[in-house]
Amino acid sequence: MPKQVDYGSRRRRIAEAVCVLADEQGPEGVSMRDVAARAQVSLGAVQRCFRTKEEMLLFAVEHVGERVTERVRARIATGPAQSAATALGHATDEVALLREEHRAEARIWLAFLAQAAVSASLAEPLRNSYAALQDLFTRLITEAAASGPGGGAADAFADGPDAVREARTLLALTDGLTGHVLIGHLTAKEAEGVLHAHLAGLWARLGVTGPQAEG
Amino acid sequence: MPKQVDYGSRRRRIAEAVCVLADEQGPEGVSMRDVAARAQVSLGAVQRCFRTKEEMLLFAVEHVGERVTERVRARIATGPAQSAATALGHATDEVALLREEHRAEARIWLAFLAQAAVSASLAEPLRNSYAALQDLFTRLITEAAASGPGGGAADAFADGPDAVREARTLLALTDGLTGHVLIGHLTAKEAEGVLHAHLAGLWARLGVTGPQAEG
DNA sequence: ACGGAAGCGATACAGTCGTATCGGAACAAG
DNA sequence: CTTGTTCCGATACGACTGTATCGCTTCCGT
Repeated sequence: MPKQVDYGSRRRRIAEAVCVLADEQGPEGVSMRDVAARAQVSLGAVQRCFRTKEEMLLFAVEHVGERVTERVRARIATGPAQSAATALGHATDEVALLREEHRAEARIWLAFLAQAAVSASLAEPLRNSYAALQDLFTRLITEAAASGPGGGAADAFADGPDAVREARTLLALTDGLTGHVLIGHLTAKEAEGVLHAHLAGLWARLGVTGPQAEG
Repeated sequence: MPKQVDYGSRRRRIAEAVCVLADEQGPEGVSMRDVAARAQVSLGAVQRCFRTKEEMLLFAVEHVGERVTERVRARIATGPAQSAATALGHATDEVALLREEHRAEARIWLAFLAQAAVSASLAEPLRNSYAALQDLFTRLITEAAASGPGGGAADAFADGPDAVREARTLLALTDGLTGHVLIGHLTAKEAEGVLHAHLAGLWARLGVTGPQAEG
């Protein structure tokens, strides 16, 4: 058996390069040559990792999706003592990608979202990411509802369609806000204000007090 | 004085062609030649209308923005007898572009949105459209609040920052929902459910009864 | 140590892109 | 009718694009 290389790490490195370039010029504007140069490998190496450009983009979008959802999961896992309400606040902050250092990730996400609207194969990994986030939000919401005053609101909210709908609302809202920040219609601060106001309304509807100073 | 042609109508016709193609392949995937063929003019004619491709795309996005906002305005103007709450419901339905016949417009919008995130010149007309819609929403919300039971909630809501924030929430929510429908994460019906539930919550917060059966 | 499979990077190839150019057709004014 | 200006569409051009190919090197298994 001849030479062997670690394809996994190379693919990941190339995916990073794709993201950097997609952030700068949009996803369709990235060329195999630019990717190769940015990843500091030869064009042939990229071709050996991915048979075609679409395959490369597909891997990249999965890569980003995993990274985001993983970061969200990590964020809400920092301290099991926190309330579900606080966790949800952190999670939405993370998903909205409002912090400056994640602006690039947001652009990439939006770029792939637009691309996915016309390319069915790209849409699937995005759907998976959204489904994972929606499930996460749903779980946090039902948890928060149950931890209300005596779990009073739990009867009306326990995992019913309402929790799912609230999760969908939250997810769509964060996505929309991210886009509006990206094109400069809103500032990050304004978007944050909108998001937190919506969360406050959600706490009220759930009958919980919302996140206290706890972390 | 030599030959003269109606540039305005030609530009508009070309913009339509751009939209059709952007709907099918994304905005960066449209070539001048394809546009010319679709608009049934020669490549030279397109070049004479728009000095450069970016200029063409810019005109097209302005065209779409005007068309959407105009349709929203027309929708809420059909019957001055209706309540502001009903009008807002219609407006959001229109903006969300959930109906099948507007799916193409939604794809175009999303495509340009993504493009605008990396091209400052494209971002400006989009910002203008969003600003117009946000103003419209804000006005409808304050109106609805004022028309509450004795205008009671008007004190706490009259054109304050709350109305603006609610308008921003609504706008971001519709945009996000549109995207989620486009990639198949939600069905149009689910998105509509989310949107209407959010509106119902808004009515409750405003202290108005919401849209009755009134046309 | 040596054969051969796997990886390498340069180059070739066929398209497509946006843009520039150009000779001629069309048409108003004199 | 002639002149002058504007429009027309075809073609040219150079710069990319994604993908295929091809010697050459590298290194594992026997």
